[in-house]
Amino acid sequence: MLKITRKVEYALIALRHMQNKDSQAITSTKEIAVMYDIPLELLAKTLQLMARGGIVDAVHGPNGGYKIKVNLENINMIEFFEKIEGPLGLMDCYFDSDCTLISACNIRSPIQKINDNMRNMFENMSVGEITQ
Amino acid sequence: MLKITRKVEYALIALRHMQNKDSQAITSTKEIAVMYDIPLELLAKTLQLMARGGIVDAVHGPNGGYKIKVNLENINMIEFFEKIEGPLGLMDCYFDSDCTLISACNIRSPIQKINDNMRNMFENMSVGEITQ
DNA sequence: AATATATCAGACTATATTGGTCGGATATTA
DNA sequence: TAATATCCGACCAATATAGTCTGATATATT
Ligand code: FES
Ligand code: FES
Repeated sequence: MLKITRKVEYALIALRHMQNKDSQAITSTKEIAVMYDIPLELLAKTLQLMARGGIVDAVHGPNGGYKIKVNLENINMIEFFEKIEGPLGLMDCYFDSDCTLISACNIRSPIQKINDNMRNMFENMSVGEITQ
Repeated sequence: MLKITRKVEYALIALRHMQNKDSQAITSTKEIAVMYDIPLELLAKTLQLMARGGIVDAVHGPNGGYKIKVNLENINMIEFFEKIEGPLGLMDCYFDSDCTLISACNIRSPIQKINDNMRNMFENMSVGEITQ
């Protein structure tokens, strides 16, 4: 529990890699996959998610690839996580409320407290701060 | 990702329930399972983990059950999580280091930063603070 | 125009983790 | 001795994550 996924990890690896190059340099999926020994297809999907989320720009065709689009200091970890993994919460009860416990549950608001603290922490943490 | 498990949730429900009773009152697994509609066997295992971890005291035999043993203000969420779920970390790389990426990995220390922040947050949060 | 190479997209399978069940042992009260 | 509770581990089921495959679209080079 409280684990990060491989997809998020691969995304961070890719960003950190690109950050160490000229800001206009283009990096292909294969370059990263080979260098860090990551499954190419999975990394590809991750980069596509970041492209869709506006974090990187995609360049099609031969010699294509990706480059960082935004200032990574201006994007916080919650935004980042959610672009890649969707809604973030300690429990599912906060998204779909078909939780069978919900009627009797005595810890819904207590867990909300933990959740708020966690979100708060990640909101005050920028991607750039991590990858630099 | 970054989810809490049912076991942890059931543990919190149980503690919160017991906290609202006389400190010497004994609460059986069944009482909690019925009231909150939780699978009895699973809740039982959770309470056993807490007993083993010294959070609650077990009373065997008929009319037996559990009661809270320690001051919940004096136990932080990391201790609590780890008693129930074992070692806590964003990735497995920090426990067993047979991670295939480890040689080339460029984000081991960055992720360590996130990890430290998260641990720090949970260390400064007591169980009592949550359940009260 | 044809070809090669890259992103894009979704369906699919494999694996790992979590959630829940079952059977039986041990302790204790009545 | 019978009833009821914790204890313990093996087991199965459900879900989530990780990874694969197939094919489409875009673009640079020949
Ligand atoms: S667990 Fe779903 S509401 Fe408390
Ligand atoms: S992922 Fe295991 S070390 Fe970076």
